[in-house]
Amino acid sequence: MEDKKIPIIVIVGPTASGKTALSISLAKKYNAEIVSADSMQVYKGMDIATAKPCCEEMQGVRHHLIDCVDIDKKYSVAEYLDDARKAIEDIYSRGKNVVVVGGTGLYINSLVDNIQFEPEEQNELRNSLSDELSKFGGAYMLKKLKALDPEYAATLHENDHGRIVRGIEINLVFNHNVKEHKKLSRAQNSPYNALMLGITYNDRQKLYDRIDRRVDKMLSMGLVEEAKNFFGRLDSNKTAVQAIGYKELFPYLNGEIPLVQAVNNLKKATRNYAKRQLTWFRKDERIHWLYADELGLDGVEAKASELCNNFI
RNA sequence: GCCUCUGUAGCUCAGUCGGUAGAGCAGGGGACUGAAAAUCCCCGUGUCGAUGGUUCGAUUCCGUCCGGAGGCA
Repeated sequence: MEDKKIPIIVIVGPTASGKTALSISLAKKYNAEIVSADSMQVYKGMDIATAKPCCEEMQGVRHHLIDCVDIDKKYSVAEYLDDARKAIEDIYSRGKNVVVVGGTGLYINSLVDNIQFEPEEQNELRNSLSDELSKFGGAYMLKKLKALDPEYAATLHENDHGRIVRGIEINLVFNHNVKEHKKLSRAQNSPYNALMLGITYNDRQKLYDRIDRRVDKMLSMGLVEEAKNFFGRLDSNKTAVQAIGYKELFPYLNGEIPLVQAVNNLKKATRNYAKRQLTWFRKDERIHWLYADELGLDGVEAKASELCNNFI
């Protein structure tokens, strides 16, 4: 006899596609709380750049995993999964429904597929492998990985430094290859039954126009001021530095480039990011795609509700 | 009106001493299990402005026309 799975409505899609608005209207309709799956919205104070919904936009719907981590704290999938699982458990135990929204593909999939991460190991090995890599180069380290785990090594390029190091680390620490490691990470059945909805656009240009407009809006909301708050304060080893929105503006704050150019770089970086998100989500066949340029925003919501009615 | 320069990929331009062309940027595709808004890989056919001529062959040379920039009046 299987345990009853927790139903979760999951909304994915590229940045600026309208996920936030849809999540809030669905949450209101289905008596739900929202669990964010966004690697950057977790950080405190990074509001405008990450397009966090403001209090008013939330319309009283409770949000989890937004604005809850200090920018100098290390935070990654593993921490996210701990927090998200607890939040879902909590919401469900109070008799409410769960809507998961976010654009971070790795976080979404790890949550929905219930991937397990071991407790953090010591970093000594990783550090020494990184040193070795910077000394001898990627090709050398890839050979080293090939000796341990030829199957995984064959899938990597010598420039893919991070994965090469991690691959070697997995082999040495766990005494099994990466394929086995991934298999074990999926050994536990997911406690969730997910309805996956994806917002996208048939016409890529429409999405890109929305991105450009949203960046302009962020600027008028004070993005430059927000970036100034973080200028020189982001630790280069931590996740928060990677947020799109500040790092593109820093060269301007440094006086290296004019603001227009920084803004163009920011728009471009956001478009490129949206494309990568689409690549990630496209391969997931569980996703029910809603085309915003075809249906309109109301149409997206109507279609989503229809799917949810059959699900909840 | 005359003179000069210019018209090649979405953009900026290179190039072909005549054998149908290539960079950067933009863009597209893919990967992704402790950095993931990160990271990594792959992808360049375009009436070479139009039209006549010379030529086995013209985007390349010549004529004309049409755009664009500048100069002289």
